[in-house]
Amino acid sequence: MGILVPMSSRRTDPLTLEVVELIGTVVARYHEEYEQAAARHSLTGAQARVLGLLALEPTPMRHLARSLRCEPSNVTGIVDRLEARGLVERRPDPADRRVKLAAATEEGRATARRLRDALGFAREPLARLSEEERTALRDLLRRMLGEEAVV
Amino acid sequence: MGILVPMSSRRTDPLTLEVVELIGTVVARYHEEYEQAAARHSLTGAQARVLGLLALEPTPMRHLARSLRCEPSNVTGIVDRLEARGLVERRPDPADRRVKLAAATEEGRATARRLRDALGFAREPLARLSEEERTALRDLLRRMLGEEAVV
DNA sequence: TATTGTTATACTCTATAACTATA
DNA sequence: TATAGTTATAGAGTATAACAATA
Repeated sequence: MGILVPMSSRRTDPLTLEVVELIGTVVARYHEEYEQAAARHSLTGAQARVLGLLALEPTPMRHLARSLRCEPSNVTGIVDRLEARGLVERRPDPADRRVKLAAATEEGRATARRLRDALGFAREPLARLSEEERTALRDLLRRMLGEEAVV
Repeated sequence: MGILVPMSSRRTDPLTLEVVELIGTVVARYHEEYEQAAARHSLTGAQARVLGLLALEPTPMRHLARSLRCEPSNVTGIVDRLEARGLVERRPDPADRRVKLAAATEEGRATARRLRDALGFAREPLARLSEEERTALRDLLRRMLGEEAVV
């Protein structure tokens, strides 16, 4: 994955500008780490995201598309490739025969677990902060993102 | 672009976990905003990133690959497509005849400027914070990223 | 010999449109 | 008729390997 180059704005004060650039750095680092962790398990980023979702609960294909914010037709291929590797399986939905539920297999859940534990990026740099600092950061991010963001 | 699902770790305290998730939200939002801003100008994310770099200064193809953290062969195609639209041009490097310098055209710089101004994501949520809060956020992000990060 | 950029190839992700089976 | 999932297609990004021109 490529790095994100923050396109800093002109009519903005230097402080905001610096924060914007710092956020850009965080975003770039996070992404890189995520893709590398996925690649270490021979997964693409999209496959890792789907597997992470399915490790939580079986999910209709349609819902996966909404979570990934992509067209439903794309999910077919992503799940196909995960299924070919035995990490995911498709089940019928008893309630609606049109629906297929994608579900992680036991091996899929194990892979998702290893992947999750390998994703040290966000934890490791946070370890440099004291508990008070982490609390302050949490409150600032919350305020920045607004109420609706805390999904 | 798909959303990033933060794979939260088990053996981590709830506070750190929440900050990790908040950062995941920021990352997902930032990316979405970036891709959408690029799409409004009929550019892909990769094209927008290259154009943003070239708006600063003409750059050897090899350097672009390093900035994007991808193989040099990929840069050929990305610059090809930008060049076909008149946003970028290739120039010889007087110092080394093996090197080609990619450079934004006047139209390319104008597009990069509009794109940059359209990238309101990082500015708009930051507007919710006071100057003191932005300063605190800056210092926390700096500490989190370490010294080497402030490029 | 090593480096720069390119070409050729193959895979994945992406959107669009048309299809099927259900509802 | 509307919805869920699929297929077919085309464009873009990506890595790998091989190549020409230049250092």
